[in-house]
Amino acid sequence: MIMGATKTEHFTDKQNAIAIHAKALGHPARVAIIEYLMKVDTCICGDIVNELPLAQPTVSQHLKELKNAGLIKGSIEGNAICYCIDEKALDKLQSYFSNISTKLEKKKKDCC
Amino acid sequence: MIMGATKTEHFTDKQNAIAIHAKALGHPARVAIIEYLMKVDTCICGDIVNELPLAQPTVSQHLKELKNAGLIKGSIEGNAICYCIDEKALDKLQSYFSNISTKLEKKKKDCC
DNA sequence: AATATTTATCGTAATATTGCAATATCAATA
DNA sequence: TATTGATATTGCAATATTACGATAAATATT
Repeated sequence: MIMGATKTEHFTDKQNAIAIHAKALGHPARVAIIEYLMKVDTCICGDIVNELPLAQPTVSQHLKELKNAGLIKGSIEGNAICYCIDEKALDKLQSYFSNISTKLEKKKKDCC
Repeated sequence: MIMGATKTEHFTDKQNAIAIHAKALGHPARVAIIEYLMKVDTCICGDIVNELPLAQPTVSQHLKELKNAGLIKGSIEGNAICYCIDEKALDKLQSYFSNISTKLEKKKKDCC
């Protein structure tokens, strides 16, 4: 048996997809990157590194993870790279949590 | 320097809070637990273990992490434990992502 | 072509997470 | 009080993540 690895095969695709997106936001640096991309009004080419209190290779790694998880997109723009939020992915998260909140509202459980 | 540990002190409390919540949902088993607590109409006392394809200690550990992150609450109910979703925490996630989606809607950026 | 700038990758060290068997705990019940 | 049932904790093995120095790669600029 392979120990230490997540048993993704036992869960639904949707559950795995949400987990992948959530996991990508499970580090404050990556939350900060998303918020920075929100704050500036356009896609950003360069200067993400200077915004974060981490070394360049570390930032590069976090950007890679956000990209792998599908939360951001990157395209080469001269000798810099242009990063953008992937709207679809964040909309998915939004609708997932809106759905949950709506359902919770209706239930009004009070046993805990 | 301590290597390998997340540098939380460099980020805002809000960023860390979102990251903690997101991280808790960064595993499909924990997504499945939340969804199960949503599906059944009341708080659940017992039988979460039987719902998941994981051993009892593993499930217990995942429940502990969800509890530490503030996503669920647990109260002792006889010799079982009654678990509930913490509505406030999930509402926070909902409003966080709704806010992002609203802002993205307004921007209509098209450079990537 | 040489240099500067920007981002990615490699290598490495350290911590964190995942999973489960074995065991402990703790309340209910026989 | 001994046993049962439910959950938690411990201990351990393995994988994953975090962080960064050194280095590579690729484009711009001089």
